[in-house]
Amino acid sequence: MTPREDSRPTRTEALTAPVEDYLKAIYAIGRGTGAAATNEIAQRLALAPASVSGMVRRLADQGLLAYERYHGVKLTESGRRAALRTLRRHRVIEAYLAEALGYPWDRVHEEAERLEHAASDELVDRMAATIGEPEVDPHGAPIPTRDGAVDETEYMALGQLPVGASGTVVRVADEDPEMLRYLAELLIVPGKRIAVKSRAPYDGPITLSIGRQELSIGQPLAMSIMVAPAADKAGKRGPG
Amino acid sequence: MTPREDSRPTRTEALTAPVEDYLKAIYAIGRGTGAAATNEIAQRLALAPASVSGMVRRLADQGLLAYERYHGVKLTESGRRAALRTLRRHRVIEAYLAEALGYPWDRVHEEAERLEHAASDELVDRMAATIGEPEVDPHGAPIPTRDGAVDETEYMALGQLPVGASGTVVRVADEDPEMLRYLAELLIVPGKRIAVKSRAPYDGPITLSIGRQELSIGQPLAMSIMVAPAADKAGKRGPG
DNA sequence: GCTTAAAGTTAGGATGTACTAACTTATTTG
DNA sequence: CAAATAAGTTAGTACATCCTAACTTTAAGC
Repeated sequence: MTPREDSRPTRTEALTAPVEDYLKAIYAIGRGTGAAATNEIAQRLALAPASVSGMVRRLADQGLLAYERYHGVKLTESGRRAALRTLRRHRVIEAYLAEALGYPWDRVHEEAERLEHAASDELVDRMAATIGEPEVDPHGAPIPTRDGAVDETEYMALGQLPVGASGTVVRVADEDPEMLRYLAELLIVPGKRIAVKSRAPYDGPITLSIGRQELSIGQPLAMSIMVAPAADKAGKRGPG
Repeated sequence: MTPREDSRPTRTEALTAPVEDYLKAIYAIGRGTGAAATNEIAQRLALAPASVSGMVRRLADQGLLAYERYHGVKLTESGRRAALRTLRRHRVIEAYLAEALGYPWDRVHEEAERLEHAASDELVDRMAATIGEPEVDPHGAPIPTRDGAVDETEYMALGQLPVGASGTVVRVADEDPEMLRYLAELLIVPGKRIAVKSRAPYDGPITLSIGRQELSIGQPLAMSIMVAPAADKAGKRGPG
């Protein structure tokens, strides 16, 4: 082992790609505050739980997370900062690929998954500046600032919106290219106003209105679409 | 040169970053044809020779290079292709960083060293297209095409140019940021016309004229500057 | 509160890449 | 051509990350 005798707050000595992936996963599971279970981490990273046990101990030794055997894991302040640094890289890169290089939104995620571990902070900052300091990535996920501040508002899934309610799409799940292509086809993208017209029972299809169109989607897909519910009730609809 | 004999992907399982670095180094040493010695590879990659022996055997097993114990190493066709793929990535990325993101030319190399292992071919192609399919990187190094064709012309070092001769700077060494900043200050950049006015003996300073200016530089620096000699009065090069 | 299922851990091993130390082969030179 | 030197290799080790199999702890249901 190479214990860190130095008590200084970890002089950012470039984490490895797997470590950054663990931290991102733990952050995503606990959204900054909660704890993450070994099995959840394993599932999210497609690893065996035993591998997670081992890695989690090493990360705890490095001060990146608090760990008690059999009781899951929680990011320390330093781990949280590292996670947000990676998240910022990922999302700025996604936004840049889409904006500056014409990448289709269903493929930015995969490319960013690799680049986020290789790009320097300077590169990421230049990318962000070049496209006008975006606040969200192409799927609507908020981009942490350089100082590690990030909007952690929890939105409601479209699948949870009651019949008659309406809202604005703020974010969609970013990992499944096929799904993203389908959503784009339906014009379900961040910023769009959506109203729930009806729901079939037993998690059946949900009928929506978007602009002047009506369409219906399944419950699983509806759970991948996050919306900001409108304050008023249904009935109002603006142009577009 | 190097006609594509086979355009099928032959999708080799994505090489690791160290493997790509070995192939690049071996290519650079042998410039495609020659053989590379274990110690040279080790020095270039800042590794112990023993580590190179081990890796080189594995690369030979993978068919990336031809290896005979105690007699150095040579890229196979497949290894050469892989090396040029990495080189293309590296140089396109350098050109893109400089052109599209305003990176200063002394820092593109380091950033590209990491990104070259993470960027997909598609990303690299998009970058190249966006900046107009450049043929050289910011230091003048030729960019291999998608099919693995590359200009392998060997130029002469400015330090070898006889007094009275002149030429055009085609390329400078790309690894040392401080040196690059100094060269930029002196306006010694690709495309510039330079004439050798005089040389002090014992590898002493070389006096040059660039445009209307005269200046002198040391022999080591002059060896890092590659020039295309002008066809005029140039005599024959000396021995060596 | 006991039994069992779920969750989590340890043990032991594989792979890729690096190291140092000790040895072998190749090359140079007197 | 033999001794000295340079170059290269093997042996043994380390470390990060992953795995499977077997074990332990916690949580859940009666």
